[in-house]
Amino acid sequence: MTKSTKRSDCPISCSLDVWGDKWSLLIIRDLIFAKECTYGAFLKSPEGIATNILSARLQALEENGIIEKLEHPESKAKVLYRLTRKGIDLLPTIIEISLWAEKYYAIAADRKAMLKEVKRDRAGYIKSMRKALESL
Amino acid sequence: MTKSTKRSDCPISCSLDVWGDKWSLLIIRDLIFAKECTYGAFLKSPEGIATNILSARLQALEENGIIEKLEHPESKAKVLYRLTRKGIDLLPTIIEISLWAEKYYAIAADRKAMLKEVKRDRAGYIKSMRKALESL
DNA sequence: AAATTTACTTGCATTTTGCAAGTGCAAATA
DNA sequence: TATTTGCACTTGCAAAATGCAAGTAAATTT
Repeated sequence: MTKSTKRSDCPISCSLDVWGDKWSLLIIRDLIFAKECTYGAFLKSPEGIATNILSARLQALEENGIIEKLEHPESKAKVLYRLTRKGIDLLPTIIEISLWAEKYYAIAADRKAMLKEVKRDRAGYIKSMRKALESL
Repeated sequence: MTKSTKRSDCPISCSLDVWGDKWSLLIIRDLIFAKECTYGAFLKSPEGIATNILSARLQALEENGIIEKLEHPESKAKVLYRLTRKGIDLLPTIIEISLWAEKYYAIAADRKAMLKEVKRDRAGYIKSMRKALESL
């Protein structure tokens, strides 16, 4: 997968061109909610992404400026991934998707807890989450 | 495409299982922002969806309770599609995606105008839009 | 009655995905 | 020091999804 071509100037279409597949947002989710953000950690996520697909998605997300690679502090064999500012800006989208899913599907308890906090103080949650992600 | 199988209990994953492809959200976008919502009208959208894909997506969205079919008031040859309550509830997600895209890409003028209104009074915009969609 | 419009379906080539195995480098172990 | 293990990928191939062109069937228009 390579840097996508724009299908139209519709904001939804532009967005889908960048992360509109079954896997990209799950990687972004892991980068937001998971502790460890390495290749191996992504592979262990419950949805079971294939290793070649993961590789392609990470590359595309990097080319589109959503994520960046970092040296792992503990080991040269590991690579740390993290969200760029542009990637962190997807947090409100991730939240709205989660709120929608919560209304219509059975979802994990820890996510429910997070959404409870969001509903109590949305702006505050986003602000503190953003701060945490930026300081990585 | 048929009713999707759940990959995990993550709300993002559940959502992507239902509308996580390059086309579904564009159909939903048309149902929100376009006047005419017929098969032919979807085909005319600038992104150029293939007719077999459109057919498959409409069927999947209907099976997942996001859209419903209606008789067209003018002609039996036409079918009207509209969003269900569950589909209308995707409006906040559509808005957040649009806000993100506006920040990082060049987007159409009419969508910019809509986002200006959203930024002025988000809750009000959603409320009136929801009302309009429900009365179709 | 014939032509056109609308909503699809079908067939087939191309692209993307999914799975299994393999590669190369770094670090841990014997 | 030699060998194994762990991590981040790449490669090959089968299966599925997508894209394009053509075709079908019912309703409407001419």
